[in-house]
Amino acid sequence: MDKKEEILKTALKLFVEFGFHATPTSKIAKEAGVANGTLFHYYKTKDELILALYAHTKSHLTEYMYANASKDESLELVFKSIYTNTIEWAQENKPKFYFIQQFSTSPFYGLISHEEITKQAKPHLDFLQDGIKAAVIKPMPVDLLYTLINSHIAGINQYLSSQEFSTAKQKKIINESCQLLWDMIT
Amino acid sequence: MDKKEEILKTALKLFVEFGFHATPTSKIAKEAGVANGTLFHYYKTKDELILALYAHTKSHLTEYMYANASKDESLELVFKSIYTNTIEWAQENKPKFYFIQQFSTSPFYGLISHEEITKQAKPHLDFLQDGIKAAVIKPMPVDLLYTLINSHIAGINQYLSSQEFSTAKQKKIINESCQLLWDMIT
DNA sequence: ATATTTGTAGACTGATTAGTCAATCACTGT
DNA sequence: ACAGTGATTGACTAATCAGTCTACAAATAT
Repeated sequence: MDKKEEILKTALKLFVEFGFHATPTSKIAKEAGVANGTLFHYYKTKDELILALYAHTKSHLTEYMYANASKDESLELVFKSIYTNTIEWAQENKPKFYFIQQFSTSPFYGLISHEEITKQAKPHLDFLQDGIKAAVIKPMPVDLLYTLINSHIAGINQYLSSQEFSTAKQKKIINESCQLLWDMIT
Repeated sequence: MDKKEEILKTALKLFVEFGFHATPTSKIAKEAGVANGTLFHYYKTKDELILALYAHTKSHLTEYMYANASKDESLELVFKSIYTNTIEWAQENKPKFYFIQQFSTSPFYGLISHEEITKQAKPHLDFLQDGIKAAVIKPMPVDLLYTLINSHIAGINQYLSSQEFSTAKQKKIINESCQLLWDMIT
């Protein structure tokens, strides 16, 4: 496998287990099966590695969110598809999702430009704006809506991770909580 | 001021700004105006300091949550009082709230015993259980309810912190979002 | 008054860490 | 063949850090 990717993969695993600063670059390199210098060949500093890992992981999630959500469907169906996709991704990629949360509530988050953040949120905000314009979603600040939805998803994910549910039970929880959220914002 | 408290206060400030491991104990001691050895006199290890700070901060929040929520009121009023108190506390103690979140999404959280966590959540879970028994709150797992409420609060807090709102506007947002949440769970 | 504990100080240490560097290696196009 | 370019290595370093240790001061008990 590509060494650059291997480094990211290993860094993710170790960061999630031990935290950013408690994970030495030497350990990442060793466990990734590359030399110390190789890591710094691809990422000039440790911070750069962390930031790259965040960008990589986040885009991986975003990509998955909008998978098979055709624009023809009703707003409600698209919403539910995105919601379901997101939670499914989070469940199937627990370390990645955990990493995103860990990163977002760390001082590293401040290193990301405001521009980058708004750019990332743009498509979601637009989608919600459409919903309001179509008089489907309650008229309220899209920022607020977005934050509310995000934290709702984080909550459900935490709940699903706290216990072992059967796939069927899990699906049921996701559907019901999605309905709860949808009713709240419409 | 008490040196022990001064250490906690300074540690909070620095942890929030730089993160746990990027904050040396020597810096904490220096900025708190105590000697290096004094810090280790009160807290045997850095981990112990971090854990103590979390416990201290968390209990500070819990105390505030249930302030002036007399048991005579209706379930709905008590709920709204707790909700409002929590967000008000978070807004007035942003670093503390941020620290709790930072801690909860860090590997340090794993150092807290399962026992301690359930003990902390017990009163809230009981409150919700009462609401279900009284057929006021929808019958669903209290764990799920609790997580949903917590993340909702985290979301609103994040939104309030993202912009500068007037006190009136802020109050309005809190009330409306509380109503949204209450409608969702009843 | 004296003994004992507790608080405070800050120099010190052994271990660890991010990042460097000079040297090879593997591959490309000419 | 060969020159050039980027990938890869791992020993090395300068700095930093958590925690220790000894000494002294202040308070408390006897």
